[in-house]
Amino acid sequence: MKEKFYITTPIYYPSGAWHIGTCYTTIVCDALARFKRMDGYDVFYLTGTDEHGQKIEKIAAAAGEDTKKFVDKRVENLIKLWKRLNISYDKFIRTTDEQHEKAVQKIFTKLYEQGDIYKSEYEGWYCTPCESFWTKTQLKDGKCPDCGREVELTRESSYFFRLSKYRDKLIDLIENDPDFLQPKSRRNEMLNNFLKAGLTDLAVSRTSFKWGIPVPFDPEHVVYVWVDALTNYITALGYMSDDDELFKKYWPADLHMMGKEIVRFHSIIWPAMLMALGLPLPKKVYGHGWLMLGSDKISKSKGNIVDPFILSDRYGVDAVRYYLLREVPFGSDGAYSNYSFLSRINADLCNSLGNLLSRTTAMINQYFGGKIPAEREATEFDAEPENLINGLYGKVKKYMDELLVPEALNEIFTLVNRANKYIDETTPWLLAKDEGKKARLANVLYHLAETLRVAGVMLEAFLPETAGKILADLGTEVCDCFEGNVSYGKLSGEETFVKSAPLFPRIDVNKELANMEKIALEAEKSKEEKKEEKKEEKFVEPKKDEPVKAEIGIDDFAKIELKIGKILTAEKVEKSKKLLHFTVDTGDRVRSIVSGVAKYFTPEEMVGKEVVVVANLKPATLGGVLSEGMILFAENADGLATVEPGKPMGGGSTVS
RNA sequence: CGCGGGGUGGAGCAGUCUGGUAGCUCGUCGGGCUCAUAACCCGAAGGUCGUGUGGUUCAAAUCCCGCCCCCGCAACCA
Repeated sequence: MKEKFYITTPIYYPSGAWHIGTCYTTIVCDALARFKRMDGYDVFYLTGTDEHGQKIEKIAAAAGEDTKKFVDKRVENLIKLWKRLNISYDKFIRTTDEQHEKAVQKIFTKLYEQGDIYKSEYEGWYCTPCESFWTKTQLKDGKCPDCGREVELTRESSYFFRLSKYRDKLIDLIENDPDFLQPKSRRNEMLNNFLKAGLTDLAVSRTSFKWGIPVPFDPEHVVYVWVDALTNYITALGYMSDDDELFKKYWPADLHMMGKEIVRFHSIIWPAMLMALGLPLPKKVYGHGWLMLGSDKISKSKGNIVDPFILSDRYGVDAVRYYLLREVPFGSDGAYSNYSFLSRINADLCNSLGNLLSRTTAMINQYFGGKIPAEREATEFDAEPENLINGLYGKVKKYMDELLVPEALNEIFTLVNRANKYIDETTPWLLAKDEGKKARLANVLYHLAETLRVAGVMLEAFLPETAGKILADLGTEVCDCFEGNVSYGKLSGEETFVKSAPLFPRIDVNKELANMEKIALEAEKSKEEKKEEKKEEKFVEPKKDEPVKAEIGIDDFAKIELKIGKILTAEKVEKSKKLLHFTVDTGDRVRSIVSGVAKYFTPEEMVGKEVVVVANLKPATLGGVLSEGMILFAENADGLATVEPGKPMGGGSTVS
């Protein structure tokens, strides 16, 4: 009976375009899943999409599309991407799946009936883009503490999950089970920032939108993200359905993999829900680092390509997989750049691996017509490569078990590099010139072929396509397990070796960097053109990265007092990079106003301008300076511009 | 005193928890080789590990204290 291994990615929210960061977790999980399968485990690999919520509802409505059709389209695209990247998931769950929806309703009802969910009233500030409610004390300057955007005061009746009840058990779990939450830094974060500070009960239903699973016994309410999304890990296996065979077999999960920003939900809310349901807890929750792109603007101006489709079309799927698996230090953040991408591909995939295959198969063809003769004579250089081959599996396995993927790959390439050196030591081209040394030559080539074979088998989990090509060139094929395939001496000598096209063509890095910049610019342009077109067609096209604000009445607007203000003085706020301090004449008086625009304007160019000022904004202190109002600016991807009257109007003129 | 991360040869990083000859990849330079995708192999140069001529210690990149500087606070969020 095989041991089971259940691994999950988070389910992704289909509201935007998929980019290279979206692929990272999924590729890492894929490598782990494939590795475990070959290592003899019965693996179940789950990924999917989290499709409900107000944000989707609003974006779809603004785009004038049916909500379900809208998410269908995006999900289709994601599945295409996973196919392209050779993601070997066993199931793709969507929270709009009927089985999931039904199970969620049953779970909700069960928790309600046993008293873990109760009905009460909720008052809070809601941030639409973050889909988060905040209490008054959590707000930062009256805005969303996560994203800094405006929040709306909302009061609604809501169902609550008794999260507080599980606090002690959760602390116990995280403190005493070192495997549960990793890496360690996240454990401290959870304990200190959340658990020890105390937990409040969690609102788990909403009445403010409709795009969700209805609460079965109170259809005014829709199940909110926690119960809806987190439960995917069990509903995907058939929990609470007619057929729960998979659930019985695979739960609890062996590994929930995710980015560090959602560790909190998976290490606090999710286990608490499982405790309430009386289910076993996942064995490990792992929060990996992020792939950083630098600041958005910088990466654009450098022309960094982050579109996974473009990258894999141009350089091959395995180049993308390799780069992500190898370059991002697993526990912490990594930085993407076109340069590091191209260098990595060149150095490892072209020069070391591809070239070794190329020279090996070339020699076998040139010297022996494609087959290695059976008569082989050992050389004094054989021991080290053989030992490395035989030790490789153990080392790679150890790293993979610790989730150290870059280190695992590194071991494989150590073997490959050693083989390149072995060629220099044994000088096969000299052996070939001497009829009497053919047996030694055959032995050398056999060692090289064996190195490539074992490297190929070990690479299957990471670079499935490349591994297949390597093994095919060696006249053999991919295998589905490590056992019996990863020690020296498996090739029989009957194999026919093929000298085929380079695995990865070598890249002229400087030339290619220029090309990439061009591609990035064009992609950017065509995106903007598309936006333009849509604007004309639809009239209202929500800006992709802005929240779509709710409609307001004229009286709401009338609450805002806008005036023209003449800027009298402007200076930088000391100790702040972003803030400028203005004095502005708004007719009634001269105000002190602070704006975060130092990046875009010099103080000198602002003096004398007439600008639009929100005059009745509650005063605030920014950077230690009093700010009595707000100056309006127009903003797009290129930066900010002042909003000025068409002709001089004088400070104090009203705007309506 | 907002929160968080960081300052180690030209670049990117490891080493810091558990003090004890400063390591890896890329780049540069020199050499070798010609089977190979101008690839491969060998060698060299280059760092007083941000700073205080700070504290602890026989010994500090590593522990303690002060100061300086950089980066992110975010793309729909992996």
